[in-house]
Amino acid sequence: MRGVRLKGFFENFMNKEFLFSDKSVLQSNYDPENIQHRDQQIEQIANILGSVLLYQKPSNLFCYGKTGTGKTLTIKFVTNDLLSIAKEKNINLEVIYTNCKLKNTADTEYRVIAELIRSLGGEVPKTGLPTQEVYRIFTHIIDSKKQLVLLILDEIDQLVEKTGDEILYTLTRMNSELKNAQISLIGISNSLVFTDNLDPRVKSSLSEEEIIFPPYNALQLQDILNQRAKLAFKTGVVDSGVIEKCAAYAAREHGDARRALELLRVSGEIAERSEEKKLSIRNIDLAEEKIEKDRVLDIISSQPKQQQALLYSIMKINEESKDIKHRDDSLFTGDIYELYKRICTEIKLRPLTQRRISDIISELDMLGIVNGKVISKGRYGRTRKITLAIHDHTKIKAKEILEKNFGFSR
DNA sequence: GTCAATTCACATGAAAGAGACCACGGTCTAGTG
DNA sequence: CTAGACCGTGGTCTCTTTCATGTGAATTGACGA
Repeated sequence: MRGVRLKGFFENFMNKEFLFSDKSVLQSNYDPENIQHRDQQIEQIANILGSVLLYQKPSNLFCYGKTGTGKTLTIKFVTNDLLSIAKEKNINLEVIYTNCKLKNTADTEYRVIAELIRSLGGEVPKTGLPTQEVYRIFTHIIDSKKQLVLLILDEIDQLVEKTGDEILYTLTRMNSELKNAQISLIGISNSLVFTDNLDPRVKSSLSEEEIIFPPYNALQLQDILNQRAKLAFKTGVVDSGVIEKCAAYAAREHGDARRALELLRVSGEIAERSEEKKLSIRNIDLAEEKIEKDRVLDIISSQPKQQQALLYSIMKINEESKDIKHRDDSLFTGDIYELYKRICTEIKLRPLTQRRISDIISELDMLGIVNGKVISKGRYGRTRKITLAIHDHTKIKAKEILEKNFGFSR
């Protein structure tokens, strides 16, 4: 009985006219065959890394640029080419890519090195060994044969911010201990001012060469989107103006190509789900809303209990202050902390100290859930002015999630 | 009115603790020959 | 005799607490015009 119904459903699903011909083209892990508007960077990188082919250690390289400016893509592109050429010429080249932002994988000194060892085929326990020991294993593996190693550390700024620059110091010095192999570092950073608070010794050796990835402008984004859209969608389903609008949205957000592509993909998904024959401009607005909402709800529901409780009290107090006309919707740390403590006793949670709450608020700020600004109220002290940074319709849903989590019936 | 000192209510830093996870080596135990 | 169970030690890592120090401008109060 159920089978019959489902069959009908699937048939319906199959018969639906799909807008996409290949959705994966718009996904973030897709590697395009050629990279647009990055010729200059590609050439520079190729020049620097080219010395590999002469069996010489290339200079350490450093790439800056905001998110979605094609840093990772370009580096991977060049190193892949390099790898295949090196293979032809019988050069021992090893390229190791690590993203330092991956939680519980490569976000501490120990784990990064462990991860590097793992990608070289070694085996290291997740924890338990002294860090020095892990370094020893690493050098041992690297030095086991004559080879050149390119170490790509993506999102390196995150790593240094969390754990300090000792890794970089050790890695840059490692060459002097190696007898057979040579390693070069390729750092990729989102932050332009990253090197400023680096140990000067590390700084000079790490950024022997620097390459800057400027944000794409709206026109360049259009080119990129057009190229991908041609592959991703069936011909003629994309309304005129859609690409332009996507590009414009993304250009406003510091030229983030990843954003633009996501926007296009989600718009397509929305149009497809509502069984529209064409991808229209209206879908883009819907898509942007959806992306934002998903992001926020995702973050909120994946937060630990304490953070959620705090967030809940912020939302609660935000509502109350809206009812009272004479108070604008600005909240201060003290008020929030008081309410937070009350809520904690209500849901039988041990309240944290204000010191910690202060930190959590700035964490939420970083995540873009709240906006916090440190202000001085003169005689009445110095505090953080906090506003909720999420839309009302998202907020309602978010509150539901939190209340359900805490077992509130209301 | 002007100016420096005061003062508030936190922000921000540094250090250290708690507790979870884990590897390693040594010791104990039970099963085997 | 030996494999496996079971410690104790020492390591990493995250989340917190404790203690200490920093700070921007409204307020205050002294001062001079």
